[in-house]
Amino acid sequence: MDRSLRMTEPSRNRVGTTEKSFTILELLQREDGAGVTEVATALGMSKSTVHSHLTTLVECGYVTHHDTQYHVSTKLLRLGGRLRDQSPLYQAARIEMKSLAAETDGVVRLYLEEEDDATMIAQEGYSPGIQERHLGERTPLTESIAGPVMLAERERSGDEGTGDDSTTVEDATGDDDSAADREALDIDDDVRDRFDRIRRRGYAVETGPEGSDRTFAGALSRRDGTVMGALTVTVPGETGDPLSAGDRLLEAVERVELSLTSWYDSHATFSPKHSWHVHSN
Amino acid sequence: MDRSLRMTEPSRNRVGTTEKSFTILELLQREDGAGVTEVATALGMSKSTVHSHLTTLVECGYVTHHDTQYHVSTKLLRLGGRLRDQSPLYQAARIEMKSLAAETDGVVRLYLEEEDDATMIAQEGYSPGIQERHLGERTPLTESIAGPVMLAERERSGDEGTGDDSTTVEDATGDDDSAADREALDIDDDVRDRFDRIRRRGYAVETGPEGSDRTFAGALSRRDGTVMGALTVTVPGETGDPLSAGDRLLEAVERVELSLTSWYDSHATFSPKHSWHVHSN
DNA sequence: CGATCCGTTCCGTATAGCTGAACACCTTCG
DNA sequence: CGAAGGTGTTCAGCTATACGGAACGGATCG
Repeated sequence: MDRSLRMTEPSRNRVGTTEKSFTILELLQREDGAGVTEVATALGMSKSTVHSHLTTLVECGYVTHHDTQYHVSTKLLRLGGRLRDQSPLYQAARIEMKSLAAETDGVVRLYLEEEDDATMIAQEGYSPGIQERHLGERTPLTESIAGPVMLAERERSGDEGTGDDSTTVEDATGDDDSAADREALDIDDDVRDRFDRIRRRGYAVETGPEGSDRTFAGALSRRDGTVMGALTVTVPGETGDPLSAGDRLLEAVERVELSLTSWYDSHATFSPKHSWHVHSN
Repeated sequence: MDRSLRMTEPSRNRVGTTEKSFTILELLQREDGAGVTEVATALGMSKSTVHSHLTTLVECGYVTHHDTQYHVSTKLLRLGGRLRDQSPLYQAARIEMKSLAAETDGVVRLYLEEEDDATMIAQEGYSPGIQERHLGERTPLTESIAGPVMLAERERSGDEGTGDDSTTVEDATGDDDSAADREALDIDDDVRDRFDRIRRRGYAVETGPEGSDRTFAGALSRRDGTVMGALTVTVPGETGDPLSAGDRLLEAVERVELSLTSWYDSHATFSPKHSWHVHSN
C-alpha cells in the first residue's frame, strides 16, 4: 500500500559474506549434508564461491568434508551446549529435573524465555509416545503451554515486564484449548479466565490428543517477579494419578526458584557484566 | 627449523570475512557476552568492523543485542540439536539411555565417534557428584574411557578401520589407569592387555578418584564392525553392586546395536546420499 | 572412448569489507 | 556545570578481497 516497504531490506547492515556462509551452513543442516554444486544451484551461487565458503567452514571446524559430501559438524552442538551449561537457569534446574523425571516417570523439559519466545534448552527422560520436542526448539509464547504459563506469570507483577508487552493477553489468542474459532471478545475473556486459573493454581495443564498424555507446566521466575523460563513435565496416558504430578511439579518449581535466587544473590555482588538476561533498567 | 612453516597459513582458502565472524562468535561464547570495543580490542580489529559483523550476526539470529552487550543466542543450540536428533545413533539409543539411567540410577552418556575423537552428544540422568561433561564436548580417543573402548573395538575387525589408524594401540598410552608414569615398553603391553580385557568382557570400567564413582563404557558398532560410538553409564559410589550395572550396560549396548542395524537395513535401501558417517570405500 | 557428472583451481575485475575519524549518548569527575 | 572518558553508531574513501566464469583433473556411465 504505502511505500514503507523496501524489498529485501537494502541492508545497510554490512558483511553479506558472513550472511552467505550462514545460509550455506543452514542449508547443510536442512538437507543433512550436500555437495558443492548442490549448494550452488540451491542458493543461486557459483560453484567456486560455494567452494570457498565450504573450505573456510571446514577449516573453522563447523563443517566436515567426507568424500564428496559436506556436513555440519558437532561444533555447533558444543558451542550451544556450553551456552546452555553456563546459564544459571540450567544450573539451578538440572537436579530437580532429574528427580522430577524419576519420580513421575515422565519427560521433563526446561524452557528459556527470550524475546517473546520460549526455547527448550534441556530435556530429562524419554518416552516414545510423547510428543517430540527438539533441543533448542523455539516457539512463540502463545503456543504450546509453556509459553502461556510464562505470560500469565508476567502479568502478576505489573504490566511493565520487559517493557514492550502491553498486549500480552491479546496476543495469546493463539492458544489451542479447542477454542480456536470463537469471537474476539469471548476469547479475551476466555484467555483471561485461563490466566487467572493458572495463577491461582500455580501451574497449567494441557491434555494431548485423545488424552494420550498430560503436560504440566509452571513458570520459573525470580523473586522480583521477572520470568526466566518454565519447567514442564509430561506424563504418559494413565500413569499414576495426574494430580500428584502437578503437585510434584510445584515442589520442583519452588526449589528451582530458590536455587535460582540464591545463585543471583551470590553472583550478583558487583554484577559481573550483564547480570544474565535480567533486563536491568 | 626448516622452512616448512609458513606463519599464519597464507590461507589460499578464501573468505577471511567468515572466519572473522566466527572468531567473534567464539569470543562471545567464551567471554559469555561482550561489547563492541571489548571485542575489537581483544581481536585487534577496528570498532566499525566489529560492529558490522555483530549487526550481521544479530540479523542472522545467532547473536542477541541487549543493552550494550552482545550474546550468542540459542540458535546454535537449535542447529546442533537438530543435527543430533537426526543422527541414527541417537535415534537408536535414546530409549535405552532412559531405561538404563532409570534402572542403574546413574548418568548415561552417548558418544559419537568422529575422526579419532569422541564427542558426547547426549546425556540422560544427573547427579551432582558425578564428573561434569558438557554437551558436544570432544575428547581424543585416547582419553576418558569412552575412547579406548572404541579403539579396542576397532581392532577386532582388522586394522583397516577408517584407514589411517595403524597406530591405534600405541596412541592409547594416554589412558589414566593410575599408571601414567611407567616405561614405554611396559605401557604397550599394558595397553594391549587392557584392550584384550575390554574385548573379552565387552565393556570397560573406570574408577573415579578415590573410588567416588565408577564408569562403565561399551562400544556401539554396526554389524560389519565399524564403530559408531560408545555408551557410558556412571554410577555414584556405592549404589547397588557395580557388576549388575556392567551387565545392564551390555544389554543396552546390544539392544542399541540391534536397533541401529535395523535402522540401516530400512534406510540403506538405495543409500540416500551419504549413508551417515559410514566411510564407504 | 567420448559424454557427463563431480569437485577443484586459476585470474581479472568490481564489489564490498575494512579503516579511521567524526558523531551521539551516557557516566563520572573536577 | 562542563570537560573528560567511556560507550555504541555512522559515514566516506580506499584497497583488499570475495565473486564468477572458464578451464582443469577425476571419476562414472553408456
